[in-house]
Amino acid sequence: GWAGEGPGTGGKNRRVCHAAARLEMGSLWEEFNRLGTEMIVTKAGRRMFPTFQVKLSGLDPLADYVLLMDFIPLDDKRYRWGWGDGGRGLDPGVLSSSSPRRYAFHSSSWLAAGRAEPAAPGRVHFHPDSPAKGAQWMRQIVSFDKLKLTNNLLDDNGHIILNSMHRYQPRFHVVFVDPRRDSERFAHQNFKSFSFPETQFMAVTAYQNHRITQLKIASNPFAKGFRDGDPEP
Amino acid sequence: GWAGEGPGTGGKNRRVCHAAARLEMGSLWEEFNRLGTEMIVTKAGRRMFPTFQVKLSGLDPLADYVLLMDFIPLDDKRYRWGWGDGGRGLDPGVLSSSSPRRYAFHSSSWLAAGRAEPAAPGRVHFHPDSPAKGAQWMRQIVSFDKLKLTNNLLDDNGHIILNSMHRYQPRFHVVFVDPRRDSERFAHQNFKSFSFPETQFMAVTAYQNHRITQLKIASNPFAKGFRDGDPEP
DNA sequence: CCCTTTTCACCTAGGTGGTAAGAT
DNA sequence: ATCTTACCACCTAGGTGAAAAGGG
Repeated sequence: GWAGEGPGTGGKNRRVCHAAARLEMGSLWEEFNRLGTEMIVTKAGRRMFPTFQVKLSGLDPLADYVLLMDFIPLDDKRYRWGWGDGGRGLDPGVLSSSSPRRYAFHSSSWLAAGRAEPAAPGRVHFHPDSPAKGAQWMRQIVSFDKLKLTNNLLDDNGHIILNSMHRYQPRFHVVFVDPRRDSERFAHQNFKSFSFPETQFMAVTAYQNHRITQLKIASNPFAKGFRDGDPEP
Repeated sequence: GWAGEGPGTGGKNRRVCHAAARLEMGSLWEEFNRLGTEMIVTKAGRRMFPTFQVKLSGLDPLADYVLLMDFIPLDDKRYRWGWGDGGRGLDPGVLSSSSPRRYAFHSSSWLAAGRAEPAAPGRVHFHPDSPAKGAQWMRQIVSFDKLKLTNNLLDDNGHIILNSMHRYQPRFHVVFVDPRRDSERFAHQNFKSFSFPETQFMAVTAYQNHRITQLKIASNPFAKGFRDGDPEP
């Protein structure tokens, strides 16, 4: 899908107001999202799969930009995976805002289980090529494959800290590097944010939905060792 | 060793005139140089070993710099490896400008064998983190481990093109990114070059001096598979 | 004969989910 | 019971020199 822009586009600097971002691997993201995407978090840090990748356009080729990501809680709940008492629990269809399809034949599903833990330190991840010219960013797909997720509140590797069993929405930000002296005063005008609902996920320390596990194994090259059936090139 | 600066430091921009570069792994470079360093060139491109790495100082922390390398022919000769007629040939001691030690007990040595081939296209290799602030470059060792050498005159991968059986001197350049409009007119003032004699080498398609081969195997982690004796941690 | 190219086994380096043990 | 951790086999990806084959 194309750019879901943040609210309040008014008053933006002309260097960012035309910026657009297309999510790459959209169909794969949607396939995961239909099942209820889960992302592993570990103490050492784990990459996301699918990797968050965007194709940019509308930047000033000669201007400098910083690209970064952050993750915001989707609600104030803690979840658990299990059997509901007579179907009272939320099912993956409910968690997927882009598809109302139900999976009633699943025996298990995600259930709200109390209020969220205190929010983890709100870190951001700068794309390591930042800063760079607009031309450079638009030349090819921008991939956040160095981004890692951790559940270690004391992490000192600069990874994104999330609470397991909580839901998150990745956000992507394009920041124009303003050369003006008092650029701080224009900071609110110099960035543009993008949010793709199909990339929301549940942070977990181990996969709960076996369909998610199977889709990860089927689509992540690094998990090829767990495929059993004949491959389809 | 410390920075061997290029000639003509006069009239340099103040953003580069105090720049200094210390070659890392100096003792390893010298060990190779004493034997007559050889670097493999292949069609696909081969990394250098040792890797060219420097520690920078004296940059303006807030100014932008581009770091790059090029390779200049050390003479106008073509060489071959073999037996001289009564010791007329050059030996590794002659090739090593930093050490006059002779290796008369070697049965083979490098011999001049005619004039150099037409010079290959004079490419440069930009450090992939360029441009970046002085503070960023000085924070840690700058490593040119993405640089690859090729003997393919038609190479279109952006690798450094060299003639096999010719001698080269790597050069390292620090370029201040001048924000002035007519910065081209100051280009000659905005860079500073460094040349470390112990990094000179002979380009080859296959190692000639067996002592070089053994030193590569002993010191390059990727060649560990060819070590035979018990390791010494 | 000398040099170059290709292929290969053997490494480094690091990303997978499975599994069993550990923690609460 | 439920969630977390540590370790593992098995991958991807790519950097080594050896050896054999190829070319002038």
